[in-house]
Amino acid sequence: MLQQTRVEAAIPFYERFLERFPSIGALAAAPENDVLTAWSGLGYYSRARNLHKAAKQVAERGLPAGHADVLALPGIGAYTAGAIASIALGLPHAAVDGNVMRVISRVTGNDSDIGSAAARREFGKIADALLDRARPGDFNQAMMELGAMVCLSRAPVCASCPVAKFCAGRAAGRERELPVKLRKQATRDVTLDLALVTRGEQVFLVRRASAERRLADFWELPAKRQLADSADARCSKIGEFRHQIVNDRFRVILWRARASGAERLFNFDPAPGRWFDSAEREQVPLTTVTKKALAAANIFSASG
DNA sequence: AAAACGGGGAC
DNA sequence: GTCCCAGTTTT
Repeated sequence: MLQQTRVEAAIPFYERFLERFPSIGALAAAPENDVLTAWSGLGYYSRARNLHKAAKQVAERGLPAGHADVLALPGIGAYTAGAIASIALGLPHAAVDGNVMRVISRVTGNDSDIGSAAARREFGKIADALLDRARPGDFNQAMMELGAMVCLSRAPVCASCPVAKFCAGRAAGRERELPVKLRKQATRDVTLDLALVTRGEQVFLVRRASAERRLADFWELPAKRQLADSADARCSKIGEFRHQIVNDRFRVILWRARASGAERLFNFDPAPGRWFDSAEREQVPLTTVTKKALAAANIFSASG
């Protein structure tokens, strides 16, 4: 959960997740739908799918005993393998996360682009050389903590840094310029027109295909263009909001579609969706856009 | 090697 | 707005 996600953001999900899946066996035995539902809202859903796969492997083959076994599990890369090997197994492997990259970049005055694979390899070697091999877990956590509490990204607190006198970046007065990160993501603006189709307390949701690259198998509001022409013609806009994902900046426009009699509402047939009441909506993975839209619809209807 | 992946908090 | 978070996988 902590991969590319702030600790504070992950904690409530972590607590609910462990309540729902209290053991590796429980997680391994659960359907993927339930795992995704518990993860819904936290993002980077490949983490949930990979964790689920890893739990199945561990349930089948037993816990990993060495660094290579840990690294071989799905969803576990260089950083997480190092963290598990050092903290859980006491093995001498560095754990280089974003915090540690920043600390090493500054302490050594290294201005390699930390977005490059070469720099990651380079920093990994430096971290392995610095590692306290007698207490690798404590060392790694100390490095991460230094980055999280003192060697801050925008405003490092060098005055209270225990290694300030060894810091080449500080000596050069370049601590704020490091680490160097060249890659910039270009964001696109996308408008999303979504249809809120209700039947009593129920809402019609469609399921994203399993082959979708993003948010596969998640449920969401249908797009307005999926409405049949007659239903589309009677849509009324009920609100809009913004939602940013990795490279897309969505402007979401929410439309209420009205049915008249028994006419068909959608262009698709058979419908790749179904009606959900509020209890059923808690049992499937919903996209955050959909959660926001449903919340917004309640607000708009309550206020007007 | 670069792009994709979700979302939110800090500034 | 921009940056980036206890990164990994896919292209």
